[in-house]
Amino acid sequence: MLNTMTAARRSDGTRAAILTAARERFAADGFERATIRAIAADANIDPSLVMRYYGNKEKLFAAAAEFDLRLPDLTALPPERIGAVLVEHFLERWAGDETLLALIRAAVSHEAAAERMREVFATQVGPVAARLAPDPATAAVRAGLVATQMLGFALCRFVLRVPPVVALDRAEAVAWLAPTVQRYLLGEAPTVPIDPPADFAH
Amino acid sequence: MLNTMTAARRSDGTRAAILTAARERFAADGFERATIRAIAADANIDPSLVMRYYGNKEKLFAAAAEFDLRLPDLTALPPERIGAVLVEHFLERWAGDETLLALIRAAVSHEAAAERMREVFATQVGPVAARLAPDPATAAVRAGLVATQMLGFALCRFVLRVPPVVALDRAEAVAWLAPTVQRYLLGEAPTVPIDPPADFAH
DNA sequence: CTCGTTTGTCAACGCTTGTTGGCAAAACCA
DNA sequence: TGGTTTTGCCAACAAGCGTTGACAAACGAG
Repeated sequence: MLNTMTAARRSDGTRAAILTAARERFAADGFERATIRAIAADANIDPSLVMRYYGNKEKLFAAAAEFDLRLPDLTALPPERIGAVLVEHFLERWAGDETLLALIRAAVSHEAAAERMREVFATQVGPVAARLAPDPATAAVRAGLVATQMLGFALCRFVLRVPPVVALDRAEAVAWLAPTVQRYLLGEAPTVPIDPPADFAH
Repeated sequence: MLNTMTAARRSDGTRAAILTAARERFAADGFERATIRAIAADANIDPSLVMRYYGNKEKLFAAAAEFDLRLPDLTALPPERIGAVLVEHFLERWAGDETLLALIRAAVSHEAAAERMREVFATQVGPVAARLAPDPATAAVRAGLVATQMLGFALCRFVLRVPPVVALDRAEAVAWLAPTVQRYLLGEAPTVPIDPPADFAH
């Protein structure tokens, strides 16, 4: 072993192939339906190799579901464009990367994946909200609200494939969603009546 | 057999117990992790009875995932309150019923459940949007957009349990979400530039 | 009471799953 | 060259799954 850290191993190609196949399968089938055997078949290797290189299915998923939103710097932007740029960025970031899909599909019935998802939004969207929010105390809620809209869109478009949502081209999607995200991040927090009406006519 | 249709059977209690247990398990674990054996155990009966009464797991799910949004009549409402009333209704409808949760968890990796979900929004929210939209041609998109926000909220609050979204009380949630739904249903459709800018500074 | 039907239990099937250990070839180092 | 490590394949395991069919008890109609 020449290099002590991150030595180039002969098996790196295989490792990468496994990871790629894993992402595809997890994205397409979710955690439980994506089988080690299928992933190994896609990568043209034996299932036991997956175990040797990644320990178990859980750890394989953890390795495959590493996800960076790569949020751009928004500070230099005219404030009224922030929503649009952010939505545009989300859509572009998700279109070419199956990791987010894998994460959503798995997170729904897999606690570790859900935790990863929460983490992504807390650590990556949270700070952005903190810098933009009129009242810093509301930053976490704002980041959460952005998550509801953007994940909801991803859910309907990529997972549930709701036809009219799939039919939207990117510009239309941005035009519809941008004001929402804009308001969640920059709009003033709504004032809630102290004693909300318990009932009203249905 | 006295009555030809919907005769009261001695096993109706068991059937109902199975359905209740099924909804709970599907809601908590998703389609594949919810096992027939576990459902039967919850209902205090033998797994084979589930098969006898519901045929197979697929049909059991179909029976357990029947869902009616019970959308209220909005025609008599002042237009500016529609978003709020609708959001309030969604939240109330979902809080006490595990079916929606089961549907979301299953739909993510189960095509039949996804189809059911699309159906629910197309047939129940679609008509409402058709009656409210300024331009009827945009009704389907509007219903879809409402789905992105409301399902996204349900996803973050009930499934992913994103802390700041869980922390919102119902009135706050309504205050934040109502304007979004209001705009999706009643706002004018955004005009999209014919040739959207392909690139911009990141 | 008696006979047919319904309700429920039990044991087992065939299959798939994640995971393991052994073994052969290839690659590397001396 | 010889010895060690790495890479890969093969066969098998224990467990869990949906599902099936046989059989006993409870029930309802005549």
